[in-house]
Amino acid sequence: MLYRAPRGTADILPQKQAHWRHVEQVAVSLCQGYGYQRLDCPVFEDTGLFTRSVGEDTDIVAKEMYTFADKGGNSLTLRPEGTAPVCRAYLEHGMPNLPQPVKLYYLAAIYRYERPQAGRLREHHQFGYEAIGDADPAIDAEVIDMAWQFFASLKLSRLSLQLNSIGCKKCRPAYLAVLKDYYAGYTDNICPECKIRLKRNPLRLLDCKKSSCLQIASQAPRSIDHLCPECGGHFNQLKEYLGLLQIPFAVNHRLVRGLDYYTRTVFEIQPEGGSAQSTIGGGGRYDDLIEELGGKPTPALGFAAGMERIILNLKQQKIPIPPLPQPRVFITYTGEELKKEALKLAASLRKSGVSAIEATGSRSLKAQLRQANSLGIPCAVIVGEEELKKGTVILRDMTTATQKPVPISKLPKILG
RNA sequence: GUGAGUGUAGCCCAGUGGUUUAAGGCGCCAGGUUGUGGCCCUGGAGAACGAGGGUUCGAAUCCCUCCACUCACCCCA
Repeated sequence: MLYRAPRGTADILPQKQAHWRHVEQVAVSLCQGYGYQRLDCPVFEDTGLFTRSVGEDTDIVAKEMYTFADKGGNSLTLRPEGTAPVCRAYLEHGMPNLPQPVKLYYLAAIYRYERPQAGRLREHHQFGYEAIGDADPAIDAEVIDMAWQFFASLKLSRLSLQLNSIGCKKCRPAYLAVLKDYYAGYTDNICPECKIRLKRNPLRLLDCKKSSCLQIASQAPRSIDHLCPECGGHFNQLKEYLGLLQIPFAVNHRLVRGLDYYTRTVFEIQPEGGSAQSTIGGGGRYDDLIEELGGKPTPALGFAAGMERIILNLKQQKIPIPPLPQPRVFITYTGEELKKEALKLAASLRKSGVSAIEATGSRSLKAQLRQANSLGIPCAVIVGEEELKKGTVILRDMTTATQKPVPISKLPKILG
């Protein structure tokens, strides 16, 4: 073998397609139900779009991007997340002039250069959606409700919704100062990474999983205690709305998310008892991002879920998946000459809307039927010499092993 | 980027007291009399034992390097 799929990528084989199509179909009908329209963006974008929006100091930008120069010398990057391209398209196509909020969804491949591991790939796929142009906490509630309903429709159970508010550019600096003050008393006790975080990205101190840091983090000042009145009101209303919608949530003071653009509401959905990297979906508000990308100040929020992780959980929870449609009829023949009749019959059946496969090669009838059986096709047609003289073929029901001669002209009707 | 484990046919794997046809199961193909599947029986194809190098008379089995996969850390979906 000369080549294999690149590290961290995976072929989605035919036997896995039922899961994929099912999750996609649930996602698409969910979006229709909430008034979201599909947007497909390019796989690569100007590198600046991501460095500017995601943040220079995030892991994604610092070490995980697939960045390359094209032949014109432009620096392009395979998208490492889905929100920034949607915002770019929102601005590029004048969507600020549409009635707000603009609601968009996507199903897209995402690229991050990481060490592959359970539930983590270099190329993975996300289903995500964004509501742009609305600051009302009611839209936060709707976005979270939609995520919750998505997993409910997939029949996934034992999920937990973690919620937090990390404030806005007005109140966060004061909170970060308090947080730094607190950690200043522990500089000798925190791990080396946290020492870097303290300088670069203090919010991230809160989600260090090292046991020593964990304890310090759990006692740390909480962002929700330092919200400005507007952010505090927003968060309180959101919680009220979620209660109204009967969505169970847990406020997690250490939930901060890894991208810089988040403001106010952040949330994550994880399987109960899952490990740190088992999050299947997450999102939040990003009220400054559109402005950062050159638009007018525009509040917005969104959510994204990992397809591979969803499917992993569907399998773990042994949730039955609807099978994909397959051909109804397998057409066999009893001799080389009759192959021509089989070929014509298959073509005419398809024209009348009956999906059909015909046997090929010069295999015995036994082998042909064996093939029909192993493909799981419910009906077999046998084109035989004797029957053909009378204008009939044998129709065999593979599930009951019964068969009878049927006029060829009536086949489409019987099978249709 | 760091750490640990693994690497034998399409899949699951036996075989490491060194040597000569590398075993089995699943799957695949063909037969089990004349035009018929699923069970059973028989037979067949399919592996230079991840790659390269080394030690040796001789290595899938020992040593080195590389690669890939898996898992964990970091971080995320």
